[in-house]
Amino acid sequence: MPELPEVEVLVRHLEPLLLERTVLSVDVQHRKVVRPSTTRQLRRTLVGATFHKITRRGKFLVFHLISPQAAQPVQLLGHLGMTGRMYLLPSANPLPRHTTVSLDLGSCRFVFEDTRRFGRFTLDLAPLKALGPEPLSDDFTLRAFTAALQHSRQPVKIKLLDQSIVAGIGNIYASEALFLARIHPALPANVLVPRQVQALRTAIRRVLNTAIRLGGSLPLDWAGTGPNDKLFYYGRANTTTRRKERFRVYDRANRPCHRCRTAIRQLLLGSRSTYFCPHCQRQIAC
DNA sequence: CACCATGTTCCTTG
DNA sequence: CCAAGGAACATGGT
Repeated sequence: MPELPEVEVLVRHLEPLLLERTVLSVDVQHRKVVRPSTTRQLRRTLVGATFHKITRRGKFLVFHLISPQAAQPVQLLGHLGMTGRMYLLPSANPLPRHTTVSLDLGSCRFVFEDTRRFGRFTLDLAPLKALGPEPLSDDFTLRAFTAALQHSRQPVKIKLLDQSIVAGIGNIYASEALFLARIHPALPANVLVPRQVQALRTAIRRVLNTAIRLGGSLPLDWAGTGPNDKLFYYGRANTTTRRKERFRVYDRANRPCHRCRTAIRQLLLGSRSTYFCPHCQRQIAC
């Protein structure tokens, strides 16, 4: 479920629910996701601590807690991987099959469910250091973005997935942003002209902002309990909301481009599916 | 059974 | 040393 917009919407959803709540106990069902922290460390640090803020960095959630026994606020890092979910569940409910970690909050539990267990729930903050600028902040400057693209002949789409260049873009929004900017995804990063870099930067911000707005306005089924519910990436909430097509190009191979009706094409870049309109996103800079 | 999937990291190759 | 490519991780859906 997770690229920057989905994580941002999740953070906004969770914050009011978790604020002022105190962790009574910690259960780790799959220690892989807490690595390199240990269950014992998590317990020692979190039990008795109270949530006081939740923030986001790239695709990471950062839970800030106040612990009576620690001078400094405690920080807990979450990452959803490919299949992670986080939500509150009434204590009476059984833990779902793929629960990896759960925090007892009294009347309910904070559950981290992750089928494939590619996610993280850890006290180790090191992964944050490798992240590039936040795309929606002023740190994501045209100058820095240009510099990051200038020294690589790799396809520009692959560069967008590089979290050290800009944090939070994933496989879906990479294709979406390139479509908006009308740039061919396979174009070597270092051949983009300044106008294209600028267009791409603008497109990235636009795509992410739009997705956040959409996600923030939909009544989402956080626990994903509905049947046939893929959840997240919006439009699939358990509501009758008429869903507009979620994406302009992603997962739309052979379907007509919204702008010119040309069939959308799919290709592999870095062994990941990439979608684009061969007419709107031509190879050559113009 | 084969292949694909929202992500990241590690290893190998050049 | 670095860039680039691919496998690995683990499970489920089609």
